[in-house]
Amino acid sequence: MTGNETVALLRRAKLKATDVRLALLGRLREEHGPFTLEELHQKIGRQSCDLVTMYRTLAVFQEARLVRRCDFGDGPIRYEFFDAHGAHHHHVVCVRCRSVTNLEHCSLDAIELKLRESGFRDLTHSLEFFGMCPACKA
Amino acid sequence: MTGNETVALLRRAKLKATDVRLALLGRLREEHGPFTLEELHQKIGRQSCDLVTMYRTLAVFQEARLVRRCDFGDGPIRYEFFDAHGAHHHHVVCVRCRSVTNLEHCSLDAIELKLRESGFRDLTHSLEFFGMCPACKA
DNA sequence: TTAGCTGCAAAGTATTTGCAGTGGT
DNA sequence: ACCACTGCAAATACTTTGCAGCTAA
Repeated sequence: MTGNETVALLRRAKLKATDVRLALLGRLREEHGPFTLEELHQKIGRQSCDLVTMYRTLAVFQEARLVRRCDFGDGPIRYEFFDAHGAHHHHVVCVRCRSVTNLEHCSLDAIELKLRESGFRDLTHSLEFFGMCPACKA
Repeated sequence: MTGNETVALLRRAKLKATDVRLALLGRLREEHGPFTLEELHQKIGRQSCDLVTMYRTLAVFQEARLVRRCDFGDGPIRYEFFDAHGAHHHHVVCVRCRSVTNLEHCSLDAIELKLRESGFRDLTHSLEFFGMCPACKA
């Protein structure tokens, strides 16, 4: 059952399985995103929790590596569910309609390996493509 | 003369060569950055222009492709001079001391080419690496 | 029971907008 | 002289902090 799996994910991260967290993480697991905090707040029902709780919860989720943070540089930060066992991917963002296309196969590990050899540690990276999507260009 | 070259850059972009713009673009050409808007404001002298003018000027510069925008996701946007004839590069940002290491040879053109074949146009990308630099790890 | 979670109010930081006046070309 | 540019004031957008009360484990 999806609900129980969501509870398990939270437990594993040593987080309490509250209504807010179950609703939020459940929604993120169902719909891929990435979504802004505002969009997520709407999706789980504005009355179901305070905006401040959203900020705090998403910060905690990110810390626990349950979500990944995406910054498209257009204002609000976006979040998407982070599957620990899946390969991560990057996005192509249409600058006109803001549609997001996922881009599988990230091959930047080679660069990170080189940086590691130079003494850098705990490396992560952020890569986003911006442009006009086929529909908008037409 | 560097000053005249800066004027020429502005003229070529069909922008008026005002004191503010000469000071700002001149500074960006001298020191690589990237710098936050606040840092740039300090560098050219706080009294030499209003913060609002900084925002507007940098937006115009970006539009004219005189500067490149860098978003490290830590609050303020940063800017660096964009040399139209030079290859662009990416950054490695230390999450502790915020030092920035430049990373030459960007090899993402291949990905952009594939996207172009899928109908995307006017592609740009943003790639930043985050981690602990050798000095901070010690 | 208690440490973690939440709501509400308030503050903080980054950025944008409106409008009137100034200055390059 | 004209239109781009600038300053000042105010507004907006996003996010964080403080504190008191609540709740899952």
